[in-house]
Amino acid sequence: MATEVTPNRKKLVVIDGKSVFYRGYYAMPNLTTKDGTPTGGVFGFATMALEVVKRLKPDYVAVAWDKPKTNIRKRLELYPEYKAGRKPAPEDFKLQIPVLQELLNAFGWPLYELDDYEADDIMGALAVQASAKDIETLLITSDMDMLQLVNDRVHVYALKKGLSNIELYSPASFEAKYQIRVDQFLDLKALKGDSSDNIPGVPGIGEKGGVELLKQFETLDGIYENIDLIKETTRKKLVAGKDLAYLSKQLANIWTDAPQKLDLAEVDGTKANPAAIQALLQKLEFRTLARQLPEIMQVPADSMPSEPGTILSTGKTEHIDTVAKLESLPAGVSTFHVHCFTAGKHGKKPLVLSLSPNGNTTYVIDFAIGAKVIGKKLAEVLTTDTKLIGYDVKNTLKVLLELGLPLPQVAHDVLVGSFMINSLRREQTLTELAQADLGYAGQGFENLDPDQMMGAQAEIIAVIKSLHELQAPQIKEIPKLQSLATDIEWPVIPVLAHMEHAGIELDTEYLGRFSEEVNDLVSDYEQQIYGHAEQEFNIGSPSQLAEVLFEKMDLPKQGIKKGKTGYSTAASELDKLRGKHPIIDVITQYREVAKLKNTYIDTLPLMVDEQSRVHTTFNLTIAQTGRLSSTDPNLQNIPTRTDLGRHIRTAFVAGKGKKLVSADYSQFELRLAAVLAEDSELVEMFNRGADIHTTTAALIYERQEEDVTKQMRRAAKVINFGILYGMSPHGLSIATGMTREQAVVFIDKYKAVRRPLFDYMDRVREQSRKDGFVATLFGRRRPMPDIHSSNFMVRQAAERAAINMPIQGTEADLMKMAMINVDNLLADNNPDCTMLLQIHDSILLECPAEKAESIAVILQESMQNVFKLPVKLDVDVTIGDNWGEL
DNA sequence: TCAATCACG
DNA sequence: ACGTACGTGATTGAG
Repeated sequence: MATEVTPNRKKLVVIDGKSVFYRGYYAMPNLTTKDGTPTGGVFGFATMALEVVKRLKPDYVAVAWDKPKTNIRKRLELYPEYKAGRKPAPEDFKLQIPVLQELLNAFGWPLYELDDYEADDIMGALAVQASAKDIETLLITSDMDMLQLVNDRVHVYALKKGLSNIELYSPASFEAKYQIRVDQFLDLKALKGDSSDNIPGVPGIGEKGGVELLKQFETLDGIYENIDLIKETTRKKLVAGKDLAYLSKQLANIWTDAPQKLDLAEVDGTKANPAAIQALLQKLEFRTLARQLPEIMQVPADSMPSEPGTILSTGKTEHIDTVAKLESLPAGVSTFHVHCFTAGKHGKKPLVLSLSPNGNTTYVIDFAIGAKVIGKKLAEVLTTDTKLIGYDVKNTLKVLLELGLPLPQVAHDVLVGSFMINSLRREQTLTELAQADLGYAGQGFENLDPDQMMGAQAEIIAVIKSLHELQAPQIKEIPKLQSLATDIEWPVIPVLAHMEHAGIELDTEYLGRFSEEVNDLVSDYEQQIYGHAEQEFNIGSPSQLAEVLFEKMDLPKQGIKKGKTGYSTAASELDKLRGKHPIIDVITQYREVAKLKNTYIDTLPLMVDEQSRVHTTFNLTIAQTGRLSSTDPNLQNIPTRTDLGRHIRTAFVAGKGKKLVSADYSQFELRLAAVLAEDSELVEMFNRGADIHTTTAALIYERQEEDVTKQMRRAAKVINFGILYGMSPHGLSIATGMTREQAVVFIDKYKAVRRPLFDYMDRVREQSRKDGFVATLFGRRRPMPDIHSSNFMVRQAAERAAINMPIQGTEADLMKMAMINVDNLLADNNPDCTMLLQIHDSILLECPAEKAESIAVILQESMQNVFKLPVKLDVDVTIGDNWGEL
């Protein structure tokens, strides 16, 4: 299937000037030059302008501008309330207009404004004229109304979060997002209205209802022609709102007949004056932009992609939709590009699996022909030595596990690869990666119906192949990243696939009984609270609770934190009221019980499969430190800290004839901190097996270890952990109950004792400022843009995060290595033992009861020796019938 | 959709 | 002067 080829058209960019300007104005309300001239709006515009030049490289540029008041006569005649409630532009906004004009002059971009027409209409008129001349138009706006102008020659770039972030809205991406065609957008607007422009729409119909109606009846007219087919409630609303609907349609319609001539000489975008721009940027004190300018004004033509219409060669597609065609699958292929779609989670209900031996031919296997026969054939095609390249390969691996196949190797995962190269990307869907990195402009890959899935396979494989080709050299180039990928990230993927696929057994009957018990507790607490408050209210609503406590009951609110919505009722704040009123303790207990019930006791049983097992999903590309995260359900935050909570762990049980074995690294983070900081004394303390908290307390309080009290040990423990996060005296005093002054002294003492640790923290801070990123022992990086923030608080937070990342991240790297080793050992000699969960510093396995002891020894041995470090790693292993016993 | 709260390491 | 410990995910209420 040939992807459409965009001819080499000239490009016209039309900017909705005011909407860009407003965005900057509100994003940076306090931005001024030294002499106090407000510059926020101009800054927003300049930032975006440079982004446009850099990314879109337009041949022509124009700026459309809304004239105040008079510009909407045609619409006001229809509906006097149109745009009612808009406040006039503030004074410091108007002040910036002449400056903007200066900037536009430097760029050589004309500003068009007309009486009786809004910027939208001017943009529409220019787009139509450009299309007639076979020029491609790129409209830049935050106004989604512009989408109605989109076609194959007119594209909308929408302003996203931030000032320089613009995102392409092609018809395909629009359809993927909104589920309707662009040409239906105006009708949608007629139905749902728009509160920002005071367009009424049909009362009672919102975005969701509107989309549903249009999907069914295509157009607004279609809806009213078939009004009898619509169910009563909706029909009534539609009938009552018919006039408003058609009025709204007129209001939202963009006229393309505005008398603005497209004069190609006038909009020529190549006549910018870089020197003048540079001078102006410096005058306005936009130092960062001024620094970027030289690079931007002379970028090589092919450096930045992400233009619409980039061509991907998709090659041939072989549809395998009969059993006989399975024979065409080539055997003996060493590396496949792969992708799959499933209807269920964890490899359940596979729909389609694509294999491409070289990227040129894509074999698309339709699971309608039967999973069994496919599995049989795949067993010949995929061996344990075969290598796979894909997007989120773990998903594909789970399909193979579901078919009962041994797993092949992972050669590259473009999802994980993208995260390793830049962990800060906001969206990680395949479509987003393709758009941002390849300039792909086709339809999205995430919301496809079964037919579209089949058709999209070759394109998806082409995208995966291109992303791989893009990422591979980047991974090679960044120090250590290649080994991080081949030794840790790729091999841990099959391990996780096995774990997710296995799941863990849940005793749902036990939880059912538990739920009833807890129910009684909850209602008991509720009644007590209502009694104390002398009224019934929703205890779960922080705003209602605050109202009751601080207004009705008049409890003291000094020292209580205030949020955006009022006084906080968080546990730490309620703690300050303890003893003031008996209701506080009951609320605390109610909270604990209600939380456990709603989050775990009542919801986990709903998530089990036919074998009563729950399957989590481990995510490799969320946590900025490189840790795993767990979702659906999150099995990394099952309670353990309270008695009640621990009962929930009891519900996680070993299968019949099996045992659970857990292995956890003790004081993992502090040991790693000792290594990274090269604190030889701390390393030595660990290596001689000292009780680290007691020893620390002895040093700080200058006593013999046997004279250290429980209090002292507790304080030392708090700081041993807290220090790795950058704990302040204030935080320490809260955590230990000592006064702030005592905390200051305590930290100073600790500093003196653990000098190397603090030197290390300084080094990381400095290095992160220099590099803009921090890294783990194994080279995993975390970009730290906020380290240069001009906001003190933001900068400090970034420093704490920077200090913590190498420690937490190295822990995560080592844990993954240990899991890979353990998995290999088990696969070779104990295939009936299964790793089930990882909780950051511990793993949980299930194995036949008679093997538990020997497995525990293997585990301990393997994990302690995962990597040669100066510090000895210590692993505790325990065996039990359920998780609560461990 | 966001903020608040609280579960874990 | 200002706020105050890193990294996550799920549930709930409210606009």
